Amino acid sequence: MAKKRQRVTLEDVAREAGVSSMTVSRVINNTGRIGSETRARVREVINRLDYRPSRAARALVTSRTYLIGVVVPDITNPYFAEIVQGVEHVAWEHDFSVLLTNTDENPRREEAVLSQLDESTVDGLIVVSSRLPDATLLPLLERHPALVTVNRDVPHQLASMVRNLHGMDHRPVVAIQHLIEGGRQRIGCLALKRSAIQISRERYIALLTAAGLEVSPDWYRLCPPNFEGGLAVMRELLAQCPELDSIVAGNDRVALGVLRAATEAGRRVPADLAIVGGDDTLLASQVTPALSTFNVPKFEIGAMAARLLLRQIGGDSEYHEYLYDETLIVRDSSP
Amino acid sequence: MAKKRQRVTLEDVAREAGVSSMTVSRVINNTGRIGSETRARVREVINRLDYRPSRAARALVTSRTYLIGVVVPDITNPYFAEIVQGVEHVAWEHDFSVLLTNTDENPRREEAVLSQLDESTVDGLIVVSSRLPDATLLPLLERHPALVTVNRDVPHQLASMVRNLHGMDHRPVVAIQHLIEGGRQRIGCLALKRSAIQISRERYIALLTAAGLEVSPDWYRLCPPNFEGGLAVMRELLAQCPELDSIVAGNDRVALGVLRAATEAGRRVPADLAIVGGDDTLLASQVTPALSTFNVPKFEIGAMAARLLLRQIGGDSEYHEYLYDETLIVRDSSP
DNA sequence: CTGTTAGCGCCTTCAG
DNA sequence: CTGAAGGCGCTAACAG
Repeated sequence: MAKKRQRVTLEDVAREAGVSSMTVSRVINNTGRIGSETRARVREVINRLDYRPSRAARALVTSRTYLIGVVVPDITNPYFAEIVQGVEHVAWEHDFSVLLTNTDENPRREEAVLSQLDESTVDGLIVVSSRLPDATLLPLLERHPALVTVNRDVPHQLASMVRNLHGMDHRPVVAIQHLIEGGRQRIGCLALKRSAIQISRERYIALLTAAGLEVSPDWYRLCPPNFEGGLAVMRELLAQCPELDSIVAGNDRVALGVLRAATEAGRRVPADLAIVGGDDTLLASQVTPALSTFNVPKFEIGAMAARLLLRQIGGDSEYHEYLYDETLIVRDSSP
Repeated sequence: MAKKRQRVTLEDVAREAGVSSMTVSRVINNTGRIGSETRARVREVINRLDYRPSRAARALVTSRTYLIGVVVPDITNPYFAEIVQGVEHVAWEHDFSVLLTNTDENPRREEAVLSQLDESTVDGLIVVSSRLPDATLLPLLERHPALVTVNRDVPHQLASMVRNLHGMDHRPVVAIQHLIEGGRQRIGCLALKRSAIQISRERYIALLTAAGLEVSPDWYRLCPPNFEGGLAVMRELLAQCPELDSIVAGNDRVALGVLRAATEAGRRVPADLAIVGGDDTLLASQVTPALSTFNVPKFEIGAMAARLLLRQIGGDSEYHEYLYDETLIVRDSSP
């Protein structure tokens, strides 16, 4: 398994081609005017020697790394994976690479990551669904020269943003309305712990009250944003509040946990219990009964975040935002 | 959104602390002997000035980027996402970051990526389930100083490997045996297009023949490794070969497509058609009927790949490998 | 159109 | 234990 090779440098190419290193540099970067025969000769040598510029050297002098940092809470969740896919796609088109950081839903880790991914490491940063409170997040963001947040409101001076057209709690609000219209009387809510895409207990209570429905603060629970979380919290909720006839889940994986817990408890879905999920993941459509959910343009969210970021990296210091829409998809799990 | 700041350099710190830049360097890298009071003073200045070393400069001189490149065919597939999670986890422990490259199941793109991620970009590379034929893959790999492949046999001189203990076609072979033992008579196979974890048509035919069962070359199909692929290919297969009573699918998402196609066609699973999937994804367990599949230690695969790679980066030029086991999980979709 | 000069910020080497 | 010199590979800014 021994392999090594001396790095071929600009000078090597220059010497071999009988020109100065600047000429080679210009050929590579397609900058400045170069005689076409010189260019051809240099190109030939570059290929022959298999020369490839050193990113480190270039970065040192241009202070451009051509790297985009992406911070996500859980790459294992297809929701985030598709966003990353979108970022990667656009980055690639612009000859940027993606530095992925998965914080494993661990705020400490997110904190560490945000302070380590400085401008000598990446040219810009996309922070997706940060799990940090403003008090810790904002100071960390201040140091980043180019920044885009996804699903997180921060001051416009700090970052461009990709977010829901209708606001952060749009999804749960619409889900609740849908359940109300479907005639559900006792609607529970599993809100995503630490996520910004969430409805507050107060708002939840207010909505149901306004609709003239019964509510209990107990029907609202914070829940880890995954299957296990949904399962555990729902088991508990179902045991303590068996009167519930429907549940708004923060995302699809939580909804799946809810579905499982409901099945275990012998509840028929949707007859005894209606469920609405969150993001339109493959899971949601393939499970039985198929889960009502929201279609979210995940790839496009990632792609737009990357575009906004590249704009900043390119020198545009204005605030920009991309608003996406998400619409309810009604399937078998709800009225 | 205007933000900028002059980079604080080693010299700045040195000047402020009244020492030479070398001393500061040594303090940062914990190298050489330094007087404890000097060290304390330097540390204080570092914190006060919020100094952070330039990765680019460091990389230029040490030719270490502290970056690990990971190439996956589809980050959207939880199977790969969990592997990436494992890589990221271990990388993080060792102060390495992960450069993610998603090739979108596009061999051209994989090719481009492999030739661009050279040693000035990453310290090493983990190639997961390459979709390239040996003829194009091997030459590309030769240039990488530190390399680990996952689920792909390459010459030991080229890379360390993480792979299935029982060989690349272990999964389909076991699945077929399981179906045979379950009394299935006409077993079809959806093999993953371009994947190395696959059984060949010849082997497939040989296995069934050896078991004294009927076979047709037509019952074996290559299939894109995702839900849509499984759905489309299975629709066709079911139309053309309605006699099949069971299917071995290359992975869970394909199996899900198969399940869907079967349902559409009015086939009951497993009564009319048994299905075995591939990797133990959340999907497989939550769908109805729950899919038989194989449990694969995805996180651990990624983690071990990272460990093997770090070993190489650390200078160990021996060949190493990590063999993992995967066992059949029988659920409702098969006998 | 092409070459020269001067660093980018850090670490290696060798002196003290 | 600490410092001075030199250079990693590249490009910006001037020459010509």
